[in-house]
Amino acid sequence: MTARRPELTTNLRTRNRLRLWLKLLKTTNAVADELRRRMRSEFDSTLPRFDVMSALERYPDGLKMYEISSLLRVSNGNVTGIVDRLVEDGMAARRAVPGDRRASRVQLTHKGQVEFTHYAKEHRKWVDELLGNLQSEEAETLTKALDTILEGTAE
Amino acid sequence: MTARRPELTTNLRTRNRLRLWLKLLKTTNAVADELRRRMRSEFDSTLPRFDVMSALERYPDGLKMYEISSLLRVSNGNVTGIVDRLVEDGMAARRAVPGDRRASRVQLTHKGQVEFTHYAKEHRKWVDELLGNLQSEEAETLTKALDTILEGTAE
DNA sequence: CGTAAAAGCTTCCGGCCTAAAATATTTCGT
DNA sequence: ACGAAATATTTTAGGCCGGAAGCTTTTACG
Repeated sequence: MTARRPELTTNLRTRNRLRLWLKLLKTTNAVADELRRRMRSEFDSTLPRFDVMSALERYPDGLKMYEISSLLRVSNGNVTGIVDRLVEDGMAARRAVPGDRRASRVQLTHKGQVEFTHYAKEHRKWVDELLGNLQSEEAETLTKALDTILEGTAE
Repeated sequence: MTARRPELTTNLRTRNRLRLWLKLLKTTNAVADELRRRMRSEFDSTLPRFDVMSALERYPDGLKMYEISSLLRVSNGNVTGIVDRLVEDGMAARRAVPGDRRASRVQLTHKGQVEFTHYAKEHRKWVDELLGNLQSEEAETLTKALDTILEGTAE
């Protein structure tokens, strides 16, 4: 008579998952927005620029355009624009790839390395501050939960 | 002699926080990207449009432009463009506000309501699927951790 | 009143982003 | 060697986004 129908249970979980997703989005955006604001006001730069410079810094021999876009999971055309601006500002340089006239290898210039080191130090501090409330145990479970979600999206 | 220096502990935590942040960003982006892709291919629409329609749906009497932008935490100019396109497509309408010729009240049209109901149903399914790996206990701790972070960003 | 400040909105600029088309070069199969 | 397919990249079109400037209307205040 008053038996609990399985659909009701399912609906409840579904609603909670939606709420959880909205909270996940809200939290990530809140942190990212603050980082973006600081990156802009302190360094007159942006997060995407920072991400590209970060990738280049990890590969001192340089990266091809498609390597950058696959590392950062953004489109090719997008990378073209970001690298263009980095080159304009003397942060990066495109070098010819011997034996392949289609490709170029992007490297951080000396100036780019110096600037990135500076940005990275502050960025790390900001993240540390913004996630500062988290206890290590909470961080642990958060990491696990995120990994679980990531698996579900096929990485 | 082998006493543990506090700085080492601090550095370790800092590095972990950075890693955690990168994972948080990666996970959220993975889910959001998939939602965006589906919203586009299935409905030829976008997440920002969906967000605005969602806000309008919750307020049947309509919302002023600045109310939308403060609810969604996006800039005024941004909302103008999104609403323009919704109006073009017959999903929303701007109505004059009696007694204030500066403002307008944006409302979902009948078509907009019907479409949104449809989008929302699918959106909910997608989220349910993408976060489907999560057990309710994991979801619980994830929610708590996100709240902790949110508090640290002053909401 | 009459004007200064505030409010509501749009416009503009520069940057970010994807998907798709276009271009150039290289590789592969025959 | 040669044409087709694959690869590397840029370009284009359309939309999202913030910050700042600008416009109109309303409110506040002397």
